[in-house]
Order: sequence, then structure tokens, then C-alpha cells
Amino acid sequence: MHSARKISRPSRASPTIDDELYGITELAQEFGISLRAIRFYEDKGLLAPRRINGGRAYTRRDRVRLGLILRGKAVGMSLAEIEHILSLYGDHGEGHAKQLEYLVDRIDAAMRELDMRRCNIEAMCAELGEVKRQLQRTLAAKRRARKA
Amino acid sequence: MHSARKISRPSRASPTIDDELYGITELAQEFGISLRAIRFYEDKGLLAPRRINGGRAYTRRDRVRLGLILRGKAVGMSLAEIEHILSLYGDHGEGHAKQLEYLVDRIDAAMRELDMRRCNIEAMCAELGEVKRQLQRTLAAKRRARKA
DNA sequence: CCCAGTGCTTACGTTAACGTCAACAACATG
DNA sequence: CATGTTGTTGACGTTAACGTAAGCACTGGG
Repeated sequence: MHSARKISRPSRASPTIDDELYGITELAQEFGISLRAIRFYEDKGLLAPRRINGGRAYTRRDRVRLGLILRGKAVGMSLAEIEHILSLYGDHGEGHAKQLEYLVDRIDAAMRELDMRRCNIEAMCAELGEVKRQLQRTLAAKRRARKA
Repeated sequence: MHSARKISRPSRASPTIDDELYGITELAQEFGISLRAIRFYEDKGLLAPRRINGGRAYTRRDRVRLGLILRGKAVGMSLAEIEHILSLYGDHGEGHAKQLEYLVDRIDAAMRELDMRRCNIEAMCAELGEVKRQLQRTLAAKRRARKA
């Protein structure tokens, strides 16, 4: 977009389809990432903002997707895995029942995957806690030695 | 090691310092990774097996470290971060009190980090659960429509 | 009208984390 | 002793996820 980007209107037009739009720099700042990264995600098909006057215009939905992308990354997922999960988002208000059930299955699988990661994290936390307790015991011993 | 690697002895010598040793392929198979990966971790300083006759011999402690490395990876940590955490492992039975307290702080920091990841995962799970519930509602609606 | 600011695209560079391949060493077995 | 297995060290290739740089396009302000 070329200067004076004030896409986000003060909530007008249709009240239900309140198309609040964001510019790329806006999102980049909000999420603390580079413009390049956002465009990169688009190249990878994770985002598909509409174009207004040549520039990218992101909807609230796009914003949520970006949030999911970053959370996914923070959790250690590859962009491919994230795309996989993002594909579960969308309208699919239509879709035949079979397809919807398939989607539910996919979601369950994704959640199981996430749960495994959570378990791994908790295991690491537990082991670290063990080390910590061990350290604290030695510390306590040292203090008792100083007292005596 | 060169053929006939049967390093792991049937638990002899000292009962406390039961040096059970593992070969590299043994570990690789057990954890389902490549030999090259294990050597790679060694290059990165994450592992330091002793050498027996030119070949690598891993102790139980090394095995635990390797497990932590893989868990760390599964959780999305870089090898650098993992090294960071592995450094909290070790003897440090010696060490001055100040250093031990420092270690405890480091461990706390690491655990907080892990906790943030866990939160992110739980958030993603929650969002996926939301999508799932939505899908199930539409499915239920479809089924009701079929009944009628 | 010109230019600074912002955006877009294309191409190339970079880092992490390995995989692949070649060439060699040490057994141990037939 | 020839061969096969298991191991070792380089050197190089590869993929993901960006960053950097160059150059063109538009647009509002002076």
C-alpha cells in the first residue's frame, strides 16, 4: 500500500460482515515480525489476503490465522504442519456430512499430536524439577554445614 | 566399533557405578534416529561419549541426554536451546553455593519457558476444539434435516 | 512536477540440522 | 586370506525459514 493506509474503517457498512481490514505493516508490528516473514507465509500458502490497489489487505480471519501460525511456530511446528492445521479452518459451512466427519477426525488427530508435545514438555519439566530438587538438597546440606 | 559390539556387560564390577555401555547403532535404533544425527549432536557438543578402541561408547547418562535432546527437538527447541538445558545436567555436586543458586535460577527460567510453550499448545488445542464443536453442530443440524 | 515513503517482486545469501557419499580401519569368520 | 560388518572421518548436498538487496510502481505533499 502506498502511504496513508487507513484501510480499517470505523465499523460501517454491514454490521454482521464488519470487514475490518489490516495493512501488512500493521500486522507485522502487532505480532512483532517482519513484513518479509508475512509475505513468506503467503508464498507458502498460509495466508491469502485480498489485494486492494495492489497492496495486501488482511481480514480479522487472516489475523487469527497469522496468530495461529506464530503460535504453531512457538510450539515447534514446521510451516507444513501449520498449513495442515490451518486447513482445518475455513468456512466448511457447506461440505457434505462425510467431509465434515473427516474434518473432525483430522482435528482429533491434530489435537492428539499437540497433546503428545504437551506430554513431552511436561516430562522435561518434571526432569528439570528433579534436578532442581536435587540441587536444593545439596544447597540445604551446605547451609547446615555452615551452621554447624 | 567393529563388529561383535557387546559392550554392555551383564552388570558386573561395581554395583553402584554399573557402567552399562551402549554402541552408537544401539542408541540409534532405540531412538529411531540415524548414526549421523548422533555424531552430529556430538559435533555440536551435546554428547561426549568416551572412546573405546576408536569407537564411541555411551553410558546410561549419555542415553538420558540423548533422550532429552530428542524430546527437546520434539518440543521445537533448537539444538542451542537444548544444549542450554543439558548444561543444567551434570555432577555439580561440588560447586559453590552461589553457583548452585544460579543453576536453580536457570532451571526456573527454563521451566518457565517450557510452560509458555505448554500454554501455547493448550491455546491451540482450545481453538481446535472450538472448530470441532462448531463442525459437530453443523453435522447435528444436517442429521436433523435428514430426519425431517 | 518531483520526490520521499511505502509496497511489490525477484533473486540471491544464510543458518540450522541433518543426509549422502566416499574412502579407510579394525576385526572375525568362512 | 578374502570378505563382510561395523565403525570412523571428511566433504559436500539439502531443506526449511527466513533475511538482504535491488529495482520498479504508485501516491500524497510541497
